[in-house]
Amino acid sequence: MPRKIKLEEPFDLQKTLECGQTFFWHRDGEKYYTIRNGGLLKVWQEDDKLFYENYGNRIDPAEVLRIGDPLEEICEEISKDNFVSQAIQENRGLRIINDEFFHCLISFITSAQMQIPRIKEIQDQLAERHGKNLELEGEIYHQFPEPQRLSKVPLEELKDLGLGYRADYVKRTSEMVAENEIRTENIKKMKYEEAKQELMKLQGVGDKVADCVLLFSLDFLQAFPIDTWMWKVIQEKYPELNGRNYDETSEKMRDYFGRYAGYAHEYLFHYGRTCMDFE
DNA sequence: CGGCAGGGAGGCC
DNA sequence: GGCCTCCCTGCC
Repeated sequence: MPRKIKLEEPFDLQKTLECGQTFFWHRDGEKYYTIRNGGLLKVWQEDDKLFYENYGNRIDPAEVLRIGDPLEEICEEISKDNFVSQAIQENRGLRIINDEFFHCLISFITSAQMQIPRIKEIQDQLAERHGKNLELEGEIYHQFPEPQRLSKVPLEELKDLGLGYRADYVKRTSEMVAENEIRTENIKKMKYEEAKQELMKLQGVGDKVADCVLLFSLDFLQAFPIDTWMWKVIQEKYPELNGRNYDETSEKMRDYFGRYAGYAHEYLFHYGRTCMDFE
């Protein structure tokens, strides 16, 4: 029997899951599902009602989908100018979600110079080959591999999956996480700058990937990742905030938008990709 | 088909 | 620190 959550604030499930910032949700008709920590979560939306089914270990949809984030208040706070206000209006209900840390990390390491469909495909392949099998409702689902297991996959196999030069990063980062050089519970307690430095110790994690992982899996809502799309948006719409390098620009964006700068990023990113005509 | 795509590392200065 | 080149692969 599906359970129901009455949505008190704007929420657009499709936009949120298909915005291109999360790589382990699957679509099945009107429903979306994900697998983590020994559980399967299915969700679907009808107007202001969110339905869900949970099999295996419990996954809290409110936590995963950040339904508790006070979106009205957040949007009000980040509406610093007409452009971002427009982006918010066009994408009402778009939210940031809370991905599982290790999977999020590996996805964004994989994402360097890659298209979204291929990133998803590689994640799925890794899960199929090396993830735990979950048999639920008569179907087999594959969980994303544990760090320990992923660190043991031969380099050649990773390369053959299409990871190319990123295969090294995936393997070494998996080793580092498996050896507990990174503990998410510790990172969550750190200040933003410190947490970012901690993540950047990992192989294949630079400024952009670190900001993505902080924002999409570690609750740092002030993180403002800058990819090539965002550089274009900044150059065109926020030239006065364009600094000399990544660090400086990203800091200016955080100062400008405030503690929920990550949400501003989400709206600008989506708006830039779908509505802006560069050149 | 050549060039390029939703970055990062490593070398050089 | 800033700048440059290379990295693999699929796709247009």
